Amino acid sequence: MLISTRGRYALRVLVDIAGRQTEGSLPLKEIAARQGISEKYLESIVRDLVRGGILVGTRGKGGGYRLSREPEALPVSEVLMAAEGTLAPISCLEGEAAACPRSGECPTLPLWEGLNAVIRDYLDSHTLAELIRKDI
Amino acid sequence: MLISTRGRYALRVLVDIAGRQTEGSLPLKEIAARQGISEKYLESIVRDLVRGGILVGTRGKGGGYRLSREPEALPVSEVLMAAEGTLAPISCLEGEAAACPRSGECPTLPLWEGLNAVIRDYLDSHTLAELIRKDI
DNA sequence: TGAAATCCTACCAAAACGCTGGTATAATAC
DNA sequence: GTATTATACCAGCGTTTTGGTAGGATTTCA
Repeated sequence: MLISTRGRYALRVLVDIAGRQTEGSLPLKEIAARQGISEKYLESIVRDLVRGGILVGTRGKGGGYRLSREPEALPVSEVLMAAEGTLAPISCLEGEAAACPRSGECPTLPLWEGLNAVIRDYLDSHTLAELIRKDI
Repeated sequence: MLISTRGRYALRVLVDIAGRQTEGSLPLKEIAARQGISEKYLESIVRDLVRGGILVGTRGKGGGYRLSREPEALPVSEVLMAAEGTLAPISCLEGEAAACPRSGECPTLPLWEGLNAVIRDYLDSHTLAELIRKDI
């Protein structure tokens, strides 16, 4: 499963926030209720989005979360990277240095690199803006 | 991780066998030794390839495994499906009936369907034949 | 009969996944 | 300054998946 609930929830939350951008910061409690997601679990996901520079969190009364930039400038790949940690379809392609000792002679490595590329290209080419409709 | 060790090992085994097709059936013991993979673990993976109609296993002395058809006719997607069970990048896309109660209104579902399609297209369009070189 | 090999079932440890609880900290309102 | 609202942080927990092991049953050939 390339994308777990973390990535899925992250995107749904961002669509939710993007559709209500004019309202300023939105408290997590409301987002979680609308999306039917556990508040505590969502908290840990949203924290990653803040750390990834995708959301801005403001504390205290009247606080909440808002987008750090326009949805047009937010590729889906960036969101999923922040939420999931990696988008590599296979562990061989995760770290910087290829850990696998057979990488030099592995006949299947080019296949995986190609797969990685098509996934990246696809997710890079779609932005949050495209996902916004008048959805709940 | 879309592709686990099961899928990776499965492909490596098939490349190994395909490069030695002329030798008839190859015993698992030799394949596992060449590939540096646990014999017992590989056994369970290879069994799935037999059940999937990709390999033919013959028992008894002089037995082993051989390809059920030419490498040109064996798309990578079929191999990975047999070894992994599914190639869906996200659980929403697994079963026949979409289990998610929000599927009708989910703003992100089309994105996932598109992702699924590019992955399938890529893996459908490559065959085992392309992976065979004079590799170990 | 015996050796070589695939088949089959069960089990197990470690990691990842999905989730919960408690506490600290910051900002606003009174 | 205190109460309220809200994010930030951290630790743990039950379940499932992953990766692997163990042992035996069955088939085939010599």
